[in-house]
Amino acid sequence: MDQTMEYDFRKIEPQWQSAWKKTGAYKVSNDSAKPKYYVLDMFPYPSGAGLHVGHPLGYIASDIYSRYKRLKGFNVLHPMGFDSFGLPAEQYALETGQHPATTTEKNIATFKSQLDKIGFCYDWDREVRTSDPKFYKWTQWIFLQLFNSYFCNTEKKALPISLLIKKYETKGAMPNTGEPIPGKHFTADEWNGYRKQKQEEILMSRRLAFSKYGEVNWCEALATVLANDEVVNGVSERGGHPVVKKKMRQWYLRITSYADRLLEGLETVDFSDSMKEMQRNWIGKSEGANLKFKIQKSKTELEVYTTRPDTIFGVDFMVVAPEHDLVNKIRSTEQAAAVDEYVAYVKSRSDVDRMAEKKITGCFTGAYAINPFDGKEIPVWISEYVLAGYGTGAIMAVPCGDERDFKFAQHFNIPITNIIGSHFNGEEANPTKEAILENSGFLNGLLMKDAIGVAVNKIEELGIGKRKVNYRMRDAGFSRQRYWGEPFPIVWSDGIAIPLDAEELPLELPHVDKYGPGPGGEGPLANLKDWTSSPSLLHGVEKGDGKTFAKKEAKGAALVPKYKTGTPLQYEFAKQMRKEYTEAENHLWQLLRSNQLDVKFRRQHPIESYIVDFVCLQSALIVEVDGGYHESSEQKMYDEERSRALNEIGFTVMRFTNNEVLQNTDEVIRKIKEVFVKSESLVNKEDVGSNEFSHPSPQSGEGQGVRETSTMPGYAGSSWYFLRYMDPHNNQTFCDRNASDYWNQVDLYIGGTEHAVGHLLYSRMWTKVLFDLGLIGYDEPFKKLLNQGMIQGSSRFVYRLESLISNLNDSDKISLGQYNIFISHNLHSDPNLKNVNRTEIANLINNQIPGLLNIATIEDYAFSFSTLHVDVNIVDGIELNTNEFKKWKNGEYLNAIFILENGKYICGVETEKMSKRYFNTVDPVDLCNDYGADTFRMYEMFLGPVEASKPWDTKGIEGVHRFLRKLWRLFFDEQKGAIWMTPAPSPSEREGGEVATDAELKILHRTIKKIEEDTERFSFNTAVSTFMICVNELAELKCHKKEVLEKLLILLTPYAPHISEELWSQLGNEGSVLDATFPTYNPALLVESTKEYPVSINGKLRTNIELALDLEQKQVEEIVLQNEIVQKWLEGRAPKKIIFVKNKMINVVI
RNA sequence: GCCCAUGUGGCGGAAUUGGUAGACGCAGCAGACUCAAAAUCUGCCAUUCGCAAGGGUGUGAAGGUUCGAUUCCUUUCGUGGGCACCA
Repeated sequence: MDQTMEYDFRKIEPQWQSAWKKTGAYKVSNDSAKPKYYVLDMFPYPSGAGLHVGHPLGYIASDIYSRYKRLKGFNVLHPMGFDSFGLPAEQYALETGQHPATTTEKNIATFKSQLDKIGFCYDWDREVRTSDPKFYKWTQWIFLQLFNSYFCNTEKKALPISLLIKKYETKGAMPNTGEPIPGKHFTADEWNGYRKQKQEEILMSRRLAFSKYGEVNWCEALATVLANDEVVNGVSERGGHPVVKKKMRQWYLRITSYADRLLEGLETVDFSDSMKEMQRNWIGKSEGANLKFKIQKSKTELEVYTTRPDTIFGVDFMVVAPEHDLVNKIRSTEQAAAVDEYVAYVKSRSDVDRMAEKKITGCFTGAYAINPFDGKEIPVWISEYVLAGYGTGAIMAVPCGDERDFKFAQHFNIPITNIIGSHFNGEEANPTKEAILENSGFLNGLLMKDAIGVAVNKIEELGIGKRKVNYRMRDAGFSRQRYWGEPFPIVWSDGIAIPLDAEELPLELPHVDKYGPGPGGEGPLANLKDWTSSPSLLHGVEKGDGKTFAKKEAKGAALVPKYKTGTPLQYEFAKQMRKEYTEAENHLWQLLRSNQLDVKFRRQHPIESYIVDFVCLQSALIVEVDGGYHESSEQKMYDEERSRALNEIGFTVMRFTNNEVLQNTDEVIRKIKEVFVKSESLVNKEDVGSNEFSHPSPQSGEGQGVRETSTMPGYAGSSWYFLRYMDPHNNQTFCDRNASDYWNQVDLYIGGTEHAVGHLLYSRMWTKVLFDLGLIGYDEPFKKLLNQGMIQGSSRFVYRLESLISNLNDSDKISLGQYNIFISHNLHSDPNLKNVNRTEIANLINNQIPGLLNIATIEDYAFSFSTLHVDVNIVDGIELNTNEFKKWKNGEYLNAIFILENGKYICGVETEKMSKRYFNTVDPVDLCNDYGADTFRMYEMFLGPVEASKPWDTKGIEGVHRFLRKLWRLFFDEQKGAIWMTPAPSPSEREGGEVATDAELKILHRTIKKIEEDTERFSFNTAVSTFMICVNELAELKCHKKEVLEKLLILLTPYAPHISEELWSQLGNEGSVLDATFPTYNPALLVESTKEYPVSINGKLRTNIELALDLEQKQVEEIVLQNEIVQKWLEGRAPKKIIFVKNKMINVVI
């Protein structure tokens, strides 16, 4: 490189950037004798807006740490890539018609050029993009692993589903043998006798990636499904249209199975406390008991979940969720009407209503539960504050201990039992666990904390309940009705999800021309009929003359307008099933065929993707017989899903057990008749169902093989991307086991807190699954997590005079907005000078536009301003560049008139989120152009701790830039225009010229020590200030010695790589400073023999005394008491005590 | 409402284990160099009393522990974030 006199970063930085590129300085090998270190940034979503100064904060921190580790002798992996699937690109496509692939490509190019400008040490050969088929091939592949795995509850880990099938086939699912489905048992024979759909249903309920009906946010006006963050306060973010919950078939990840391991894993990782806390809260583990209460005059029992069984004697009422099944069973005849009315009311309430007004509502059911311990009768209520989805959907209410229960009791005048004596004041509930129990039977006199265990034991002993752990976390929704995401490698046939073979991956995202939603809320892919049901998707299904067959069978469906028939394959199934009927089925079939009902029933008839037991098409009534329906919650779930789906197409579904059919025949027929009458009237109303399923779709099962049309969510790719960097080009596997064993966990992960519960939990879960399946060797992805804070924008404001409003007459208003008169901040805002200002300002305005204002009457008018954001880039500090302002926004303010203060236009200042719409974004590339990447990097670090949020202030960057120039001058004599270190030193001297003095060496080694410590603990801001102190001190000593400065350059390399590399080469070194060795400090040089001790009298600092460090207490006391100032404060008295802490301080207590 | 952070000059922040509060930088003020500007350099810069020497006060507020508290404890207020009828 040429010798340069001045610090010319504009020349140096591009030169070194291209030199590094040419030599492959940042290429990383998977094969190295050095210890490995993996530093990872949360990869960005490549938005169209490009980077602003807030984004690179974490990248700079990780870059510094990577370079530091490299100098320390590690083989460092520090990759970068793009999370390039996602909604914004799709929205943009909707608006402009540009394909997301095109815009994404463009945005990534912008991002990369910005990142390169800042001089990061990425190995771009390892770049990953989640939207690249070569990448998402493996996202799909891992999805299939999840699909083909289940969580074994005994081994607490994922196992291949094939093992579960084998178990079912050989042992069935019986209690205490193998893998019973909770609450549902079947023998091997039963399993083997199940029809395929039923088997698949059961398997689906165990798969780690599974599909079921779930609620989505449905916006009728936009005819689309919305993501949670597109819904704000119950209306769509765009357009403000109402959003309702709608059931649709959705994919989920069974993350709840991993709840405990996700909690336990937190103990082994180095995340901040708040981050761990957030994850714990999200998982929401609570330990308590399920407890059964008998219902008076009834055989039914009400099961509640409670974390406080110790309060059992304080139960004054029960509350059941309005949706609870038991509600209809237990309500008394007198209360029936009121209950129905209340249930209807709750149904009518949307989430918006519930959030907007949290009022206390409820209804007495007329039923009483019996307290199992004292036999007390407890009224059973229903209320919307009890959620059907949590616990058992019912609670025991203890008003003296629970705020909500208390308010409820108060509102409905339910008497309150006090079991905590003086801890309860009758004014509000007290949830303490510290009280001694009273009025509590066998628990009397116990501390509540201790009583919990006693109560649970008793409950278990009596067999009326048992310990139970609940989680707040739900399974993670994994499908999105969107285009720009990974397609699911799934084909639906006859209601069964069939995975693609691994060889068929990647299933590439097809090209679409329209990005609008598909029919019925499905994603845009549903519009591509050729893609969703191409002939290649037959999957071995026999081709039949499906069309004519379906047409013929559909005749009877005339009264069910929106009904579609099944596929030929289904008819085959159905035919088969008609031969394998049970006794109960046969019995009912005989009854239904008899003319008792006067309608025609069919049996084993395919409807959509189901084959129903009995159906009357004319009245849209389905009757199903099941061995033990609703006996278990699992079974209940299948049945409900099935019923729900059939309901959606307009059918009413009734279910009976074998026993009911066989033993209670009359009742069954009566019930069928009853519903039959109702359903007839429904059909006549013509609004049955909808035409959602009138096209080939996974929901309908029509056709012989239909692709899943939803796509995976944004977090799919990001759940495993850190593995792909290790082996980015492998086409045989997602990541070779050798590579993942070598790089192992991410040692340092840097990113924002916004991903605390999303991305971080999902990627932790995926890692655990991959670990369980033996595909990787560790089950936590990130060893240490560092959260970077947000950089806030510092907005600037100008104040435009909009109007004058008469103080005497409101309607007398003079509009002035069109003149674009801008008034400097302090003139507009100083309330005390308002009167003075008015005339003054009016005069100033009249100077510009003569005669605009009438000075004589100006005092009678109030000024009204509007506050406008102005682009911070045309403001110097707080002073507006008025010429730039006139040009801003294509000359919108070309005619602007400025009313200045002291010749300047001063802007208002406020800290806000950094965002384009506030015009407060600062482009890092601009700063790199003006000050250089090294200055920019160091300034971002100097701003404050990485973890902290802080406002951006461009002004301060000057200080860091001055520091680098000052450093430069240690190397170059600007007077002579030459490097200080030349000519070469004589052989007798140490390399690089003069021998460094002790003082110089002390400065250097102190710096080495501090930089190492600060870098290790990610205290980059103090490291920068250490560099400044070092350079200030060396400059003061006029130290230009190679011996000292060369070491300093190595220290500086992670922070300011360009200038370090340049000066390193100027000093005549061969090779790159990137490969230098981090110097070790010599403690011997830092040893001091004396110290300036601070001497306090009664804790207040009074003087300093320099003392030798090896002095003992006694000697010190003597010297201190001799001291003039100490004597003055003693005023002749003897000190009570002298505290001496070696190398710290002295305190004289009087 | 609950949980977690956090509060220090005009501003960003420092003080690593309870031991000299305000490092480093920005802004500001005064000066040197210069015809001038830029650049650079020097000095001042928490607040208050004082000519000074020196003293008082001071880390959101109020208490406490301690020889000594920005740091630990209790109460309380403000700010930021997360969760939000989860029994």
